Parts: sequence; C-alpha cells; structure tokens
Amino acid sequence: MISKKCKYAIKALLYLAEQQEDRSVFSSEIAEKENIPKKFLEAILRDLRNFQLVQSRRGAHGGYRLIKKPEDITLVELMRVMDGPIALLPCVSLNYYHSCEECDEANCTIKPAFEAIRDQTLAILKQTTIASMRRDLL
Amino acid sequence: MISKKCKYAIKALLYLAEQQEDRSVFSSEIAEKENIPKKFLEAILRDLRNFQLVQSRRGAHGGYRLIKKPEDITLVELMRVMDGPIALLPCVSLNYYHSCEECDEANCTIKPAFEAIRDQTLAILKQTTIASMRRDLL
DNA sequence: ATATATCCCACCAAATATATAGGAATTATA
DNA sequence: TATAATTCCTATATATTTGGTGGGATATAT
Repeated sequence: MISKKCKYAIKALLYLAEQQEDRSVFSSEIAEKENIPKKFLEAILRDLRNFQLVQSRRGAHGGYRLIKKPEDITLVELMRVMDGPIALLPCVSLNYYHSCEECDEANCTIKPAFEAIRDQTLAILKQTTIASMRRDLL
Repeated sequence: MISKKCKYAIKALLYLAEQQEDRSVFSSEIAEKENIPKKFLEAILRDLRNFQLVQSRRGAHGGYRLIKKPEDITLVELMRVMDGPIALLPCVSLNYYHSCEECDEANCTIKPAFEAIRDQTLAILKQTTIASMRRDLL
C-alpha cells in the first residue's frame, strides 16, 4: 500500500497538471476539490516544492504550479520521496539500502529473488507518470 | 517493504523446506539458526499453522514440519497472510478491498493505473515460491 | 494598512510493528 | 507416575509510523 500522503501528493500533482498553463492554484482549492485535509496538504506541497516538483508563491495571488513536466514525473520517483524504498527488503534497495542485521548478507538465500522482484517492480512503476494518469486525457 | 514478520516466516519455511522428509524441527532451532527472536517466531509459526502451511506437534520430540509442498507456497500467498494487501490502494485490492472514502471511486482517475500495477505485481509474486528460493538448490 | 497565502515548528492520537513474560497444555520417556 | 521438553495462549510493553492539527511568522498584492 502507498500512504495517504503519497496518494494525496499524486492527486495534488494531477490537479495541477490539469490546469491551464501558468495558472497558480491555492492549496485550499486543491484541498477542497480533492477532499484532502488542508493542513496536511500544505505539508505535502512543501515537500513537493523541496523536491523541485512544484513552485510556490506566497501572499495574495500566490499558490502552486508544476515546474516539472507531467510526463517526467514518474510514480516511482513520487513513491520514493513520499514513502521511501520500493524494494521489499532493506538489503536490496537501490536508494535506501541498509543491511538486514539479523542475516549474513553474502549467503542470504532470499536476496536474489527479491532483487529480481525489485527490478520488475521498478520497470512497472517507471511507466506510470502524472501525464499517463490525467483524467481529462483518458 | 515486507514486515520482519513476513521475512521471518519466509526464512522459517525455507528452513523447514530444506530438512529431510518427515523431520520435525523445534522453533528454538529455527530461531537460533536463522537469528529470529524466539518468542516472536513462535507466534509466527502458530500463524503458519493456522494457515495450513505447517503442522505442529507438542511435547518432547515435537516441533514443526511443512504440510504444503514448497513449490506450492507462493510469495504472494505469504505476503497476503502476513502483511495484508498487495495492491497499492485499498480500492484496487482483490483480497482486502475497501473504498477510499475521500474519493469518488467511479470517477477515480488514478484507479486504472493502480489496477494495472496490481496485476503486473501479482504476476511477479506468483512466480516466486519457497521452492524457488531454496538455497541448497540455487 | 490589510487581507490573504504560504511557511515553519511543535505537538498529538491512533494504529502498527516488533517484540517479551508467564504460564497452561501436551507429549515422550525414565 | 514424575519429569523434562515442547508447543500454545493471553496479556503486556515499547518504539515507530501514520495521519493529522494548532498557532503564528513571513511574504505579497492591492
């Protein structure tokens, strides 16, 4: 399962992707339209800004807009920054590796299987982008 | 990520699969060899027994043994009983479906993408079995 | 100035993950 | 039949993660 945080992030990005070019959107508008708790969404948008996916502007007429092309925002990237590793075991994670502690990694019997699963999972998740999920283009 | 519970379950089943036919193994032996907390492992083995994967016997000369063929124990089955849904969203889960509450499911824009991901993920996880992970057969 | 938005920090409750403790029930065997 | 060894069961403990909320500082347009 992805976290609600990640799901909200996807929905927020989709909402931004569906706007006219150069239109900024308030977090309150996204929160209302997508049914996302306002304060929680603010924190998520801040994250998305820190990860260089959206741009923000304060004050009256402020808001958020995409700064990365929807077709370049992959689900795998989003899941990694919001939820962490894609891999099913810490010891086979490409971006969040750490040892399993309780097992002898060199002789770990389940590692090869989980590496294969990781690679196949990554292939799937890289295909899905914000652009590919746009409701108005389905 | 899978939980430690699920990882321990996989390792315990693998250990059992590697024994001579009809040899029962104590939980204490598995715990020691696989570096799994003893009491935690007991609870996991009880679960595995309830799910009809292993058979247990009490008292002296008791222990556990597999009652399902290693090639018939798939990772997908194990992950489901230990950790719950495979799907990334509750609304696309085949075995643990529940609605997302905050969204209008009929018009949900991200659902189709996550259904596709679910199907591809299931295909991968069904291929991996306890038999396919046996260290002595690699 | 004022209204409006984002930004930031601290906190919080509930759920989940990861166990541990203590002892009851069962079984083989001396 | 006493004993030792093992599983079985319930309750409890602790840490981490998840999913938020509150208050107010900061920036911006008018």
